[in-house]
Amino acid sequence: MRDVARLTGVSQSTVSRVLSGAATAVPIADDTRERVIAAARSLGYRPNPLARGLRGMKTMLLGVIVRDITDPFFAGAIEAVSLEAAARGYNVVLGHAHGRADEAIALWGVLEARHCDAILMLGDMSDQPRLAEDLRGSPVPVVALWEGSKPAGIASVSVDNRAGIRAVLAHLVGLGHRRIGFLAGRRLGDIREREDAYVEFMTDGGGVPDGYLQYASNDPPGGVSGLTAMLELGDPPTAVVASTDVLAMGLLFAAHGRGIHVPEQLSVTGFDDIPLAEFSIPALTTVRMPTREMVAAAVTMLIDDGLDPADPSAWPRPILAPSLVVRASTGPVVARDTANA
Amino acid sequence: MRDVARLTGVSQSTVSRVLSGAATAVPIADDTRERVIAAARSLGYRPNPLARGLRGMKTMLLGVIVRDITDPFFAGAIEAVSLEAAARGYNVVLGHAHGRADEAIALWGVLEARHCDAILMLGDMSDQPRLAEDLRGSPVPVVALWEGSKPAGIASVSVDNRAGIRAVLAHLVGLGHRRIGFLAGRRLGDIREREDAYVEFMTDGGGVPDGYLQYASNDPPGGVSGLTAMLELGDPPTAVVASTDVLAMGLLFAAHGRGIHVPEQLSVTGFDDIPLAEFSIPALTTVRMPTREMVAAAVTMLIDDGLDPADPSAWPRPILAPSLVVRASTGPVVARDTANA
DNA sequence: TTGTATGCGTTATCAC
DNA sequence: GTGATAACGCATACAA
Repeated sequence: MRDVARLTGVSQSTVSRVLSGAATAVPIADDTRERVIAAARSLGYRPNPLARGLRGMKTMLLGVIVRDITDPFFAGAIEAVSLEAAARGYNVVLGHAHGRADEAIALWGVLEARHCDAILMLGDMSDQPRLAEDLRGSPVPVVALWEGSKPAGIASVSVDNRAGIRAVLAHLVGLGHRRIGFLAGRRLGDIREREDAYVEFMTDGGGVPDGYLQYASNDPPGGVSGLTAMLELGDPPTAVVASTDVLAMGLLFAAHGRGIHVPEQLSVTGFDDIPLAEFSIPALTTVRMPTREMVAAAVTMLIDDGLDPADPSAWPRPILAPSLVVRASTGPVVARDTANA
Repeated sequence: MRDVARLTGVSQSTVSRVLSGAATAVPIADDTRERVIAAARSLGYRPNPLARGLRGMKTMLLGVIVRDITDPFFAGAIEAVSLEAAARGYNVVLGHAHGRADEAIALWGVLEARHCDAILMLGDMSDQPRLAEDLRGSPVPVVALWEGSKPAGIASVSVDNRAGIRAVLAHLVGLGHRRIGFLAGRRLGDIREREDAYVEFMTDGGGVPDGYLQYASNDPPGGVSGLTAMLELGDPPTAVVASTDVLAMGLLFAAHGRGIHVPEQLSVTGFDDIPLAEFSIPALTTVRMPTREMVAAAVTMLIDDGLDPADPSAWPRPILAPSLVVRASTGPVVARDTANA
């Protein structure tokens, strides 16, 4: 910048004023501006974000804390975040909590110390109490995505998990299913809400039969073990709702391994609509997550609108609607002997 | 830091010397050091990375340029990078090129301007000539992962794609297959090398039959269209080698949709061994990528060893070996009429 | 309309 | 052993 000033014959502050963009408090002569810009270009000047940040300005960094990048759903979400951020000239700093509680806490510290202009949390971190605590009173705005339950201490963008599960269950009931099992993950965030929605629905219909609600790790192996557990039941379900697509993938795999035909003998559904859901065998009936819309909403809140740290009650907490996607993994219930034939 | 100095009763420089870690040029009284540390802790002092970076020190930022985060393979790679980086106190800044040529170029500029201490490129970006050009003479060390061809102008860590493909082909030949097709992606990086390896292998055996080498986008839909194209052949292959697991997923899906049994009527293989490969239907025979080892090697080169920018010829370019994983998607070739029965 | 001077938080180079 | 001071690159309050 000093070089630009020398080359143009003006002072360094003038260069700064011209180059810092539109928001010039004081007017600047047009020819000066042009000369500065030309010089800057010829010198290949690029502002130093570190210095900008030091000076108390924006760092144009968006911190993202995610539980598990390997989860195809979150991978897609990160892509969406990256796109939205880039559209605003922001870069994404990745914080990877990979499941460990203390990690996420440290992460927040790191991200905040890096003076991220904003922090986005992907997934529920409520099993890490200190994190939530640190978040309050944070000078940098934080938005939680797919946090599930909303403890009202933080801004968030959520999906209507209950509506999604209800749509799935209604679809199955419409196909004639009465014995519907649910494969849940840890009672955290979205997954927990989905489980609760299932329980509510079943309670209205007489309660959850023993063993119809199973827990597993949120990955394909979890789906395998979940199906195994349900098949050990005396009166196994004719349909299994998985709280997640990756879980459903495991379900399909396990069913195939046991010679159970989907959907003739067993209907399977997922949640999220990850890219591969369309190409599972058979193609998975699932609930489509409005990922891009949700991410866009979150980034807009974070960067464009700017949450007022002083007034948490004013923070928006939009809840978006998911939509049912019917594919080939669900079908009408078939009489048992026919199915087994 | 000023507060710490005041509280301790020493000067700010002393505080800096104590807190900047081990590399103290001059000795410091033990009690002073302890008092400073205690004060810093009680005040909750945390160094400001921006100021550190400004002062010309390390910024502890590792830039990662990736083509497509949605690709499950790269998602896993990013996780590995994140882990390795975290182990060294580094944060990951994500640069997402999402396919567009100009994007990746801009990305490099951004990452460099951000004073990343090092940059990691995931996947081949050689279709973006300006990027490669900018990379030379870059003050910050760059390592390319899965770049495939090695133009010797950049440090890299690669996998032996030829060995992987040869292992797959030998496996298929051992099962009796002679009519083996190959589904390739764009002629870029690893995928290109795999294709070349296939062509070489087939050339030794009499050449690639017409239509046995097909191209498609590197995703499940690509696999679907690839299979369609091959089945239109008068004498379709009995086995198809996909250059990628996601492609193989599409292949399996398309085969199922057409009522073709895998592996009885058609053997299918992939490459990468993404987490879901083990749970495809049937479980995918593929080539396991030594992702963690490769990432560890790259990060070690980048951060621990530190490449000498002055001497590109001295840059290491290790090539790691993949390994064949035989699962259920490959089987012995079956007489055509039997298979069709 | 433009130039001068100051400070952001740190580390490094000098003196003492 | 430790303290004062300059500098990193930039934005702004103030002076001209």
